[in-house]
Amino acid sequence: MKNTQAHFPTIAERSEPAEREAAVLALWRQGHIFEKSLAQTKDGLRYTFYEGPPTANGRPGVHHVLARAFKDLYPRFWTMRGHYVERKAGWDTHGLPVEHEIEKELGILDKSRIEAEVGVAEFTRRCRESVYRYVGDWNRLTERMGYWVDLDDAYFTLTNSYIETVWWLFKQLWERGFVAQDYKSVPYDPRIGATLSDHEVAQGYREVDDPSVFVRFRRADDPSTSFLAWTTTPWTLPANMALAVHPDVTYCVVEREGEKLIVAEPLLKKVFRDEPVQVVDRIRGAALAGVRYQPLYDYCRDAKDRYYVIPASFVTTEDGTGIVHVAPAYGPDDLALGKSRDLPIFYSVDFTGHVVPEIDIAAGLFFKDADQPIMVDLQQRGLMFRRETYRHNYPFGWRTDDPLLYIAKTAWFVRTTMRKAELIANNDKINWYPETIKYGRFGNWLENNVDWAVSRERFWGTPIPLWTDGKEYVCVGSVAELSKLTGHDLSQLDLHRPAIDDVTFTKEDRVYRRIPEVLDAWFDSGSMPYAQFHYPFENEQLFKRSFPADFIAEAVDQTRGWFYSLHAIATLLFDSPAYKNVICLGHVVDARGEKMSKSRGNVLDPYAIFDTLGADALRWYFFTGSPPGEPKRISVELVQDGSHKLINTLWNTARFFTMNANADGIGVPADVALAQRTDLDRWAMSGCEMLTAEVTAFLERYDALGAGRAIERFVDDLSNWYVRLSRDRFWRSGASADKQAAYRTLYECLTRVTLLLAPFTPFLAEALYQQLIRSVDAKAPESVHLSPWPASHAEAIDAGLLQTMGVARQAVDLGRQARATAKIKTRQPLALAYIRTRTASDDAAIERFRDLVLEELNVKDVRVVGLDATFIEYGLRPNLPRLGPRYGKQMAALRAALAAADARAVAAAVAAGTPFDVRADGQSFTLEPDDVLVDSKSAQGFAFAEGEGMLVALDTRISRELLLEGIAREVVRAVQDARKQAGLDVSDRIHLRLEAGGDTAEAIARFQDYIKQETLALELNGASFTPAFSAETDGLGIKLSK
RNA sequence: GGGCGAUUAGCUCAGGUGGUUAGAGCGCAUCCCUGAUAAGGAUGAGGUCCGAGGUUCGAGUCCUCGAUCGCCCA
Repeated sequence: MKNTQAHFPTIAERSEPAEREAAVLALWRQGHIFEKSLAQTKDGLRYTFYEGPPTANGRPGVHHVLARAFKDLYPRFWTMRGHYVERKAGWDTHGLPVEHEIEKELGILDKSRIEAEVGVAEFTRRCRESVYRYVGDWNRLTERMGYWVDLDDAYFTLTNSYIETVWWLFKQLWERGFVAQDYKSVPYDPRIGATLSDHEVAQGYREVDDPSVFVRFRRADDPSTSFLAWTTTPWTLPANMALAVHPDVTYCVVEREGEKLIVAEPLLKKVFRDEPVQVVDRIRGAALAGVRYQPLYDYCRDAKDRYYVIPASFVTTEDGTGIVHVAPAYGPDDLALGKSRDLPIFYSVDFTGHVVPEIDIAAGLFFKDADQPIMVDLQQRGLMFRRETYRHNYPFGWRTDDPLLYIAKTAWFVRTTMRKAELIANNDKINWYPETIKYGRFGNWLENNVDWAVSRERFWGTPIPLWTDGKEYVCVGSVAELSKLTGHDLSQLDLHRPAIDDVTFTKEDRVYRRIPEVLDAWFDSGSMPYAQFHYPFENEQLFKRSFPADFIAEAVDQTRGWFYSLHAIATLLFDSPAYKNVICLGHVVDARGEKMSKSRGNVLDPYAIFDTLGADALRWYFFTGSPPGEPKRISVELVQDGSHKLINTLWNTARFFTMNANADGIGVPADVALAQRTDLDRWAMSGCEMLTAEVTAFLERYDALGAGRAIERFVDDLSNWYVRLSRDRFWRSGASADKQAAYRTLYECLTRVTLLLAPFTPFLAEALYQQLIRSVDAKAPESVHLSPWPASHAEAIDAGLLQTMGVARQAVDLGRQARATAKIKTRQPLALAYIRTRTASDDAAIERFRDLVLEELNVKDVRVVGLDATFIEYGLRPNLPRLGPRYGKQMAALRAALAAADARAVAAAVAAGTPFDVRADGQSFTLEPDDVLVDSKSAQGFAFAEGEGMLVALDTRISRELLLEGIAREVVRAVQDARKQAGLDVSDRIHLRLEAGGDTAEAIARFQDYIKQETLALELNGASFTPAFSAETDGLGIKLSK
């Protein structure tokens, strides 16, 4: 039987992921497989993927592997389906994170000091250089995890060509009237003159005591009545322009010590404490709209209307008086209200943080120091109702430790609100995964759309292409245009600051200089569909073929980042969504569900997994561990648990196949018509074809989880049912049609799974492909990733067979359960099993797989018994989906009637298919057979088990014959164990001597042919030989040699 | 403070349109199997399905309120 020629390479006993993946990477690299996969699909339909550019401003972590795994999966899938999937890498290179890195290096955090001591030229030079610092790490990670993306042709947002497209886009917005200058309230550190990012602000919150003042604003028409307003920032009072009330809150007019005060009703207690108050009137906030008051101060020279009450929903009744003092030059709510009412923006404090000279009572003081003189002034004028301190969280500059100033600064906006309806309409056309983001987080964001503030007062970014003479603005949309304006060829100019700031031109005798701001880096990333191709200056066709994207994937924090910036630019300028399908991934957290951060020390290095479990394991865990939108808990243990089942089972199954195929000396097993195969073979093939259809459909709707779980189920079935039941077919000596069918079936299933896994676990799939396909077929594609995606053959799916096998498996499971209950080993043969099923088709299923059930249960006979079997007791349950709608409230009575009924009689009626009556409490019900479920309850004197309506009972009487057969099987097992210990090959023939007494001796004599056959013994207790190995267990002596 | 999501076994997660005995994997215990063997299988323990109301003959599932956690935004 043994054939020394191995057709398949030996598959290692243990799966060694790191080695395997290194070998596969070498194969891909040397064979230029990625490039070939693109070349061979060049003429196919296009499937477009956009790479959301990561900031290459730090080492990549395990959370980057998550997004990149999904970014790899779908392009690989569509490539195998013959589509052309261009994958251009990209890097986000501008913005605050890059600047901060350099500031830290320099040890200078102050913007003006950077300008004075370092210079913008040196600063931006260092920014540019730092961006490339980590690209090597990123490239290494990208390759190691098997993410196929074209790193050599990556786009960088800092290149002149990229910037030029961004300029072009900006000019399109400008010309269509979307760009406007307006105020924006920003957190500002006046000491260093810097606007802080949200992230910086979040770092600087501290609990402090601030003044808490209640101030009278006298009604203009009745100075004896005052609005009582509350603030913790008295220094803003000279800039007061209005008072805000909540339109739906009731306000009380309280009479007290000869004056009347207006306070929100829910806050009366807080304001007046235990003091008895006399409420003389109640007014809804909305009714106070427009009521005028006498200003505390009137420094503002603006002519615009002011000093009246405005209803606003941001007013709360948590603290204070329910009446909010509004200074539009400062806080965000104040500014928004001021804008909507066209109130004057009056600065009582300048951008160095000092009170302006006009405010004589506090002129020149640092803003926080102005609280005191203003409070004293109000006190003296009788306008201060109460003054105390208030402990709350307030942000401080993380560099200067000074309190931050929220102040309205002019900024450039893109008026996205002008196209709000279109933004929402285009979102309708996008498929979101998970779906809830569409009208949830993202949809809400669009519904509450505000104009996009795109300017930043920074150094390192795409310079805003606006030049001004102080009055007029010129928007420049290309380098050529700028060259023309200046009269110089600027095609070699670096478009960054400071070089670009030196470019000025004269128009109608006026000198135009660029405005100092750069663009929000989100504008850069949102420009990538166009700028990555330098559209419209180049690649017009390429752009048009690639827009919008079929697919993008990023983490959920991008809803207001990249997902939005792509959407906004595409909608405003191209009246289209920028992407059709988007996977929105949850964040990676540690094993306890906590966010990973350096300070917590719970960051997981991806190489800790790559080097032990492999990239496939991590990928598989990300795809199948939990739904994509959920937070991903991760640790080495979790990844191990989540991936080892699939990878090991498949590996072992492939190893089983090649070991046996090589021993039999067969290569690729020749095809065998399905009709010529066994039911078990056809069952496996049905499952295989079904799996192919399912995985294809799941991936088409971006459900990697569904696809992955289907693959896991199939691999488990293949290994633990198909292979286990077919083992002796592979081991039978000689060639036979049956053996060939088994080999063919297993081979087809293994190779199919290999192909289906290619997008998920590209290394494992490649390794198996090389071993199972490529090694024996030189004409096969060079790589699994150059192979076509398998078609599903619906005609090979026998759904009935799948169902039938399910019934047989259930019978076997129950039989084993019964054996366990009776404590009878599976090796001990039994005479008889009774099986009771619920339906005739289940009875037929048992009959069809009779041999299989006999074998698996190790019984000599199986009897399918009807509903009249005397050893069975019955139970009845209502079939609720049928009876519930029909009987409604009578269900309780019906249940009672069923409980009281003679179950055996009902069972007989059901078996006969005739209607029957049940009754209780004087109510009678006539039921059809399908209206009840008959359960088998027990089987006296038998070992039994039951579940889901099926019952298996074993006759536990062991005859002498059965006993001896059981012993013979024990003997065989002992000999096999000895063979193995002796280091014999699976196919070695042996001389065997067995020494035993009693029952064992009798069993050996009685079953000697069986023992010889199973242990490949040429002779048993025959001519003497020199034993190479001997062993003694349980009174059985074994001696053997080759 | 607002929005979104989550909460099911010790852990990680499944549980179309309401329906019968709520499942899987891992871990644990017990047992089985033993030429895929550093694998494999079975059984068991372990669940107030976060809580409280409501709709319904019937709620893990639908509605309301609340709790806790996470994310995003103020």
